[in-house]
Amino acid sequence: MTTIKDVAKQAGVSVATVSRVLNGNGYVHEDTRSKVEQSIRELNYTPNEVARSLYKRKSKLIGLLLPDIMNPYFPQLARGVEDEMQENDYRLIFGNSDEKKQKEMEYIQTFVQNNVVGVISSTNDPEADMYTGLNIPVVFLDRTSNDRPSVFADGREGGRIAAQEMMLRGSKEITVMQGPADVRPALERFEGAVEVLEERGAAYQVLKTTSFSLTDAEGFAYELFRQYPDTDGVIASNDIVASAVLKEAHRLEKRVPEDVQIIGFDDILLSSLLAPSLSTIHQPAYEMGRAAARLLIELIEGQHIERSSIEFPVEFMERQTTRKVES
Amino acid sequence: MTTIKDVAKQAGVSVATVSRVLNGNGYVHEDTRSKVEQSIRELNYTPNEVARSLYKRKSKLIGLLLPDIMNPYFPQLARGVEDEMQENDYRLIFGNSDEKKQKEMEYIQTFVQNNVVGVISSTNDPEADMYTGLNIPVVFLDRTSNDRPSVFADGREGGRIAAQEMMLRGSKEITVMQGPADVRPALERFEGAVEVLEERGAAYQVLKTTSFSLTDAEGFAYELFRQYPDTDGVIASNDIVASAVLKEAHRLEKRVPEDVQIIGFDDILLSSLLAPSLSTIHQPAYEMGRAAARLLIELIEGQHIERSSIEFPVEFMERQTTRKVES
DNA sequence: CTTATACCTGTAACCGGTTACACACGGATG
DNA sequence: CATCCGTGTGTAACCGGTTACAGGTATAAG
Repeated sequence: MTTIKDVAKQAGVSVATVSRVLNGNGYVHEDTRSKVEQSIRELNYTPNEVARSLYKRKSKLIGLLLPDIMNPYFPQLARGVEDEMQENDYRLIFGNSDEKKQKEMEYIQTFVQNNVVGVISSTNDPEADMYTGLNIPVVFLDRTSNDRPSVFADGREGGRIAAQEMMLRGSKEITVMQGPADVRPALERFEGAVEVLEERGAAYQVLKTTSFSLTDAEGFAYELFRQYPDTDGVIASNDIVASAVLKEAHRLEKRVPEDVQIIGFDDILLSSLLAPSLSTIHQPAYEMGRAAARLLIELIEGQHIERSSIEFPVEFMERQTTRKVES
Repeated sequence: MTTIKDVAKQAGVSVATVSRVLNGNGYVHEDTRSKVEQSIRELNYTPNEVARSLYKRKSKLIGLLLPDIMNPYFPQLARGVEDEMQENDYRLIFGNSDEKKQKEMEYIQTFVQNNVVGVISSTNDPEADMYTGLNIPVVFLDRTSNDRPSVFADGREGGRIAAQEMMLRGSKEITVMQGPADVRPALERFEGAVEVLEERGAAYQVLKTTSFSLTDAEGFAYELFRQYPDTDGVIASNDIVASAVLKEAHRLEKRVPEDVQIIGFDDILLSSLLAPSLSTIHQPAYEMGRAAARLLIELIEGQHIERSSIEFPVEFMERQTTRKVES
């Protein structure tokens, strides 16, 4: 590897001068500057970020922690974060937490050990010591925190909308699927839906689920129609689960949306491709990722922060698993 | 941040001794060891990986470069890589290349600047200088390279199988969609399919496509049935494109698989959830990711390497977009 | 009793950058 | 002519670890 010393020798100057050229600070004579730049080009030199990071005690690295990149919702967040970071010359150290505290801690620790300058995390416990004790900025993505920077969608409102649309379109026996209890956004959606149902005195049932994986989802879908064969409206905890419900409804030869309406959550790629296509609550995941990255960069670079919590609105995507509303 | 000096002072020894305890090498008296370990615990000390990396000229970081994490195929690869790396105490610096040489180069450069000890890349040009000039191990994932370590699925055979199954199930006017010409696996699938079609003297047409994104795919699907309204079998370049074709077929009120059969490629989550579910060529993406990570680790740790190229078999997943074959 | 050897520990150089500080030079100012 | 200041450059300390090397002690071997 070529080092700053090689460049200095080649250009006939000291390492300090090369460093000044590199960073564009201090005085450097124009002729010297060109000589150094030429040597840099000739030797194809790029500075070692590790050495820089050690002295300055900060790197150009960001830690990104998501529950599971295989869940189709998260790649959109990840890509939003990556694009924004890439454009601002930051790089990502990436890890999957599986919503497990242990893995989360391990990652946070190695983030710190590698001098990351900021962290973006989807955690269910923003108040955990591993976060409150960090002395670098953290942005919580897809998760709410009262007093710490976060970027999230209005899950409660999403749940409310889902329930309203369900009732508006004529479902009388609604089943609300409650996602994993320890996953915050899942809980909020659920609460939002139940709120509306209670307010209006509607009949509804709850089916608790414990995971978002497809194989598990198929089991929940089976269970749903076994326990509540007469349900005519299902508010699913996300689009994966909704897909499984749709598939099971087909298997039972129920007509969708005539016999049973289904509303999902997230609006992943899959949703628009299903037949019938899935009505769902859209979250602007890619934009949320970008926003989280922008916010983190502002925090890192110490600019004035307007709002340190950004809530994105959600939107009902009317597709084919809900009935048309007569106008 | 607490440093090794703080620990040394607290334990009343030199930094060298602390280092020895940390790394478990050299002689350390049992009593000293416990004292040091106690101080480490009390101060909640973890060594700075950046300093380590600088001296040893190697880190515990791996560079992972994928075309686009939003394409549903890649998260599976990524997760496979991540799981295997995580279990072996390596961390990932992750980037999306969008199949663009420029972005690829930028990432490779910052990988090097950060002292990564290995790289896993899905590139279309493994022979590019940026790879051949690297003096750290590189494993090419989902891409073939003759003489360099790589992990990939048998795309050509996949294409052959698709064509065979298509014909076996009675399609007479097959349309083969050719993926982006510069994406190697897409090309191989295409070539495999055409090979079989030629061998058997079957009638077929080719539709060239230039991207894998869903919006573009919908355009290609439209174009396909406009140009070849009589086609009764479509071999799509991947499952996303296949989904778009399926949707368009529905729109045109063609029956699937009676009027037109469709075979995709990849076997992403989506495929089994569509209605009718999508027949496709399965690639074991998650396992491929793990295998690439394992291979890279072996390369890094200098163990004996049995095979430096690993080809995974593909498999026809018979679902509902192909007709049953009479037995 | 001398010497070899295993065990234990500390000092200091080193990794590749950044930057505080010292110094030198030349023109402007009084 | 003395002083000051802007410009330009080099020396060396520093970041937080690792490790070569030296040196000291205790025990075993000759």
